[in-house]
Amino acid sequence: MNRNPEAKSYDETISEKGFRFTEQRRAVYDALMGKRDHPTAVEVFMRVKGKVPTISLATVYNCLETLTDCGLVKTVNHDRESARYCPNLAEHAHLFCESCGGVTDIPLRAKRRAHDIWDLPPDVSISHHEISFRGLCPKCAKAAARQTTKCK
Amino acid sequence: MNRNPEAKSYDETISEKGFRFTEQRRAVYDALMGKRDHPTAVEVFMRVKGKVPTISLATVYNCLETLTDCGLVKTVNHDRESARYCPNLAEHAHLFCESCGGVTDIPLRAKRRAHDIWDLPPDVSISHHEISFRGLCPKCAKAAARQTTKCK
DNA sequence: CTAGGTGCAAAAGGTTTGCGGTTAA
DNA sequence: TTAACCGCAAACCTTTTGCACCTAG
Repeated sequence: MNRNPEAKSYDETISEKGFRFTEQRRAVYDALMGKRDHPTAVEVFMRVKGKVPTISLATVYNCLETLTDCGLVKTVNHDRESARYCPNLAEHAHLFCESCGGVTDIPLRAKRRAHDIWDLPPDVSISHHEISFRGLCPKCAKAAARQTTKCK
Repeated sequence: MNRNPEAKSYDETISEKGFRFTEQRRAVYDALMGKRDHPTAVEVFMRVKGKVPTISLATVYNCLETLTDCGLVKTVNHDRESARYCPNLAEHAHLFCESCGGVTDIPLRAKRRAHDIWDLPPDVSISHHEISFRGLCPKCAKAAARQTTKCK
């Protein structure tokens, strides 16, 4: 009964699922864990190339898919933009900043269950819900506040 | 002060925004309003071809974009699938059915505001939130219930 | 040894764009 | 009359795939 999903390590998970340990796979995972800013596949590719110069974009995509299948990584889609990848396995939502375009994790300590929050039709069966926010990330919100203060 | 967003008609909106009335635009809009099942651009294309046989897919895309810019239609994205289009302007979420793949509108009569529902960090500014559900649509939920009953 | 993984290049799939001709206003 | 719009085809961008070679187990 492991309550913390991140407690299960990369090594454990990869072994358990019968995948191999490769330099590329590990480098892709490390790139995500190192800077948790929801990079696209191309951004991961650029970061990993520093460590594994021979890696190809296709391999980055393959590794990301494997990691996602393992449950070590989650895919974040926003509108029709490139997919982004997120190693945060705790329950959370994403805030898409309207100012800087960045993606911020919002821990979702829901105070209530879905059916308490909304009047859901009785004849649907909800297995899971996803929330995403638009607005200003902490940095941009602060900048905006400063701006407003100055103008007044 | 118009409380019901759908009260503002196609004609009104198109005029107001300075767009032209074209057969294609109207047919695309009618196709969405006629069967509100969140079709993809290609599905809209196929439906509209019955009425306007000369229409092209590019025009369907252009019309959908115009209608979206007008605020007459909303784009619904799910994972990396084709975009779907929805003329329901009332506040609602989407239920993506894990059984039939269909998309159902879920009226969202929220009982509370975002900050009451979740413990949001104090330093973010939320302008709007989107909720999507996975589960079984009414039809499939009913079928599943029947199945379960039978087995027991 | 061998199934799984990698790198490359080509294909796929969805959407957008450029352009010459057409049409609503 | 003319700017907006249409239809077509080509371009675009992200992601997937086929295949020959490589390597972890």
